[in-house]
Amino acid sequence: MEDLKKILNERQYAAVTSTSKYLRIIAGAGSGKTRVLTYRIAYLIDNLGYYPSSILAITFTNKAADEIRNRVEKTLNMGHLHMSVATFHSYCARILREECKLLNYPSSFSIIDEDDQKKIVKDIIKEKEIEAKDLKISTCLDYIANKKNQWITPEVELKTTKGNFFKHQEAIIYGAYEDYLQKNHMLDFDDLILKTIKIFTENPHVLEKWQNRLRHILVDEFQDVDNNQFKLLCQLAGDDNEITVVGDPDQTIYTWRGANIQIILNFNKNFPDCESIALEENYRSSGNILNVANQLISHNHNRVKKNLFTKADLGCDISIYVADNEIKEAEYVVNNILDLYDGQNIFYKDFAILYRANSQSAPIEQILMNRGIKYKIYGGIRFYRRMEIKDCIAYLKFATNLSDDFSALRLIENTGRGIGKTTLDKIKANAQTENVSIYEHLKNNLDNLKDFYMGKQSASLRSFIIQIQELHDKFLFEPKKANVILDDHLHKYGYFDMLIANEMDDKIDNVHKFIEQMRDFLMKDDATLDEFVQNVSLMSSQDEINDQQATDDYVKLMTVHTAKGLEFDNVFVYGLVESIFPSSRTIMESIDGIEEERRLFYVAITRARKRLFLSTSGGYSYMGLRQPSRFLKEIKFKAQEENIAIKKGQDKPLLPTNIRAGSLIKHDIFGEGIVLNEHDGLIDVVFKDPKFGRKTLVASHKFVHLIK
DNA sequence: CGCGAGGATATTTTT
DNA sequence: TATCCTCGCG
Repeated sequence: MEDLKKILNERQYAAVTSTSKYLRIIAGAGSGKTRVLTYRIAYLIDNLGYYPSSILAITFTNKAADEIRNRVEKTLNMGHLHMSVATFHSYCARILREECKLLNYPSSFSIIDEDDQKKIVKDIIKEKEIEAKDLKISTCLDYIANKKNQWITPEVELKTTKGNFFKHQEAIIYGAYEDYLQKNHMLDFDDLILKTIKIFTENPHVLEKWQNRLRHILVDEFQDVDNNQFKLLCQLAGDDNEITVVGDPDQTIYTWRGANIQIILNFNKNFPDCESIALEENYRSSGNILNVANQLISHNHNRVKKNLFTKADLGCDISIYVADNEIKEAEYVVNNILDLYDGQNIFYKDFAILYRANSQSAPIEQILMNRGIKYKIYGGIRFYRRMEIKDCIAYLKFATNLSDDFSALRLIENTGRGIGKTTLDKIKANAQTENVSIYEHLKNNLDNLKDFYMGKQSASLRSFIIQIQELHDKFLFEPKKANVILDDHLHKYGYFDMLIANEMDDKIDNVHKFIEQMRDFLMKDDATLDEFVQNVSLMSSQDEINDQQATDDYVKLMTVHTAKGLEFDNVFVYGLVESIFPSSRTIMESIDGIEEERRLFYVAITRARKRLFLSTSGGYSYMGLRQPSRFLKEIKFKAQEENIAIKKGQDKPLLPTNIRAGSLIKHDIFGEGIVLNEHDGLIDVVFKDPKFGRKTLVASHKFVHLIK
C-alpha cells in the first residue's frame, strides 16, 4: 500500500489508522469519505492482519458497495477478497437464505418491491370488500410499514383499533397483507431487516454464529440509518466486534423514511470510549461553491456546527437566474451547457441537472431534445421495474418458488395466454376453496381443468402449468445455466413472439440485456439462482449510473436524492420554486420538514466541483403563482446575474399576517385550530380534528386563514 | 378488448 | 395546470 501519511491529511490518517474499538467519523461533504473508508478497510487487512472475511462493510446502494470493494481490491493490489460489502438489505437477504427455515420460509423466498406491495393491498381491499372511499393505497402501505417497523403486530392492531372504524379497516388490511406474504413466501424490504432481527433475537446461538464470523463492521452514510437497522448493527456487533461509522448529519435526507439523525449524533455517547473524528477539509468544490453551501446550512437550527473549509481558489462565480416561466428557465440551463461545451475539455457528461421531483424533468427534456443534446434521465422508470423485466423475474420467481401465487397470476395474466379478469378471479377462488396454492390447484386438476374453466382457458392453463414444470425441473438440474434456460423458454413458448407482435423492440432488447446480466452473475463460482433473483429485486436507480458515466457523453438528469454521493464538474439546480423546493407538504407540516429540505438543497449544491447554476422561474402551476424558493434568499453570493426579487431589500414575507397566540384559524387541509403561540413567523396550532393534533406551521402561508 | 371522457391527484424513494 | 387512472360503453 502507498505511504498513507503522504496521501492523506492528518485527520484522514487518524481515521484510517485508528485502533479504537468504536470509531465515529463525521465527514463533511467532499471531505474524502469514501477514500477514508476504503483505506481503512485496506489498512485493517494489510497492516493489522484482519481476515477479509471478518470485515463487513455496509453501504446504502449496491453501486456504492461495488465501488468500495473495487477500490479496496485495487489498493491492496489483490483479486477477489472474501470480505462482505453489502447493503443492509442484501446482507440480510444473505443471512435469511441460510436461516429463514426458522421462520418456515424456504431459502428461495421472493423479495417484493413497492409495485408488488401496492398490487397486493389493492387486491386485498377488493377481496375483502372494504369500503375504500378515503383509503389510499399509499396511505395503507405507509401505515403497514409504520406499524411493522414499530413491531406492532396485526393482532395487536386489530384489538386496539376496535371502535375506530377507519383504523380498524386498516388493521384488517395489515393482517391480510402479512398473511398473504407468509403464504406466498414473500418478504418486503422492511421484512428483510425485521425478520433477521427476529431470528437473532429468538435464536441466540444463530446470532452468535454470525457475530463470530465478524470482527469489524463499517457503516457508510450512517446519518441515514433507521432504528431497526441500528438495532441489527448492534446485534451483529455484540460485545466483541468493532464498529466504524461514517456519516454527515448535514446530509440526512431520508428522515421521511425513518432515518434517525439522533443515532449518529449520540453514537459516541452510547458506545464506551468511542473515538470521534471530524473531517472538515473539502477537496471537491471551489471556494465560492463551498461558501454558498456553508451559508445555506447555517440557517438550520437543529444542527451541530461544523467548519467545512477548502484551500481551493474561489473559482467561478455562482450563477443565478430568475426566468419568467419554466420553458425560459430550461432554455437558460441548456444555453449555458451549449456555451461551455467544447468537446475537448468540457463534455456533455460533465453536466448534471438536478431537481426536486421527477416531474420537473419535462421542460428540460424538451429543450435538450430541440437542441439535439444527448441526455439521460436517471431514476425515472427503473430498469427492473419495467413490465418485460418483471415478467422475466416472475418466471424465475415462480419456477423456483412454486408457492408464489403472486408471480403465477402475473404470468397467467400478462404473458399473452388469452386469460382475462373473469378467469383469473375464478382461479383465485378455486385455489382458496381447495386451500392450496394456485400452482397446486392447477396441477392437481391438470386433467380435469375443463370442469373448472371454459374450453379455451382450460387448455391454456394446462399448457402453462406444463411449461412451468419444465422450467422448474430444468432450473433444478442446471441452475448455472438458468440464463440459457430462460432464453430458450421465452422463445419456445411465445413470449418474444408476443413482444414482436406488439412491436415492442426496445422491450426485446431489455429482455436480452437482463439475460446477459443473469449470465454474468451466474458465472461467478459461488453465485446461485436464488441469490440472483433476490439481488435483482434489490436493485435501484443508482445502479445504472456507473456504466454510462464512464463512456458515453450524456448530460445527466436526476433528482437530488438520486445525486447523493455523486459529484460533477458543473451542476444546475433547477426549479428552485417555493412549494416545489422546499416542497409544499414540508412547508405546511413543520420546521423539521423545512430543515430537511434545506439539507437536501445543501446536498445538491455540494455535488458541484467547478460551476454551480441556480435557477427559478415564475408563471403558474396548479399550486398557484410560482415564487422563488426561500433558500435563494438565504444565501449571499457574488452572482453573475441577479435579475429580480432576490436583490437585497426586496425580501418580505409572502403574505402579511396578524395571526398570534389565541387566534382561531382555518387551514385548508387540517381544518380549524387554535394558535398556541407565535415565534419567528411560525405558529404552533392545535387542530380540532384529533387526527391532526398539534402542528407547527408557517403563519403567512396561503393555506392558513384567520377566522377571528 | 380498446378507446375516450371525466374524475382524482399532485414529493423525494438508498432497499 | 397536466397526467394518470378508472370506468363505462361500443
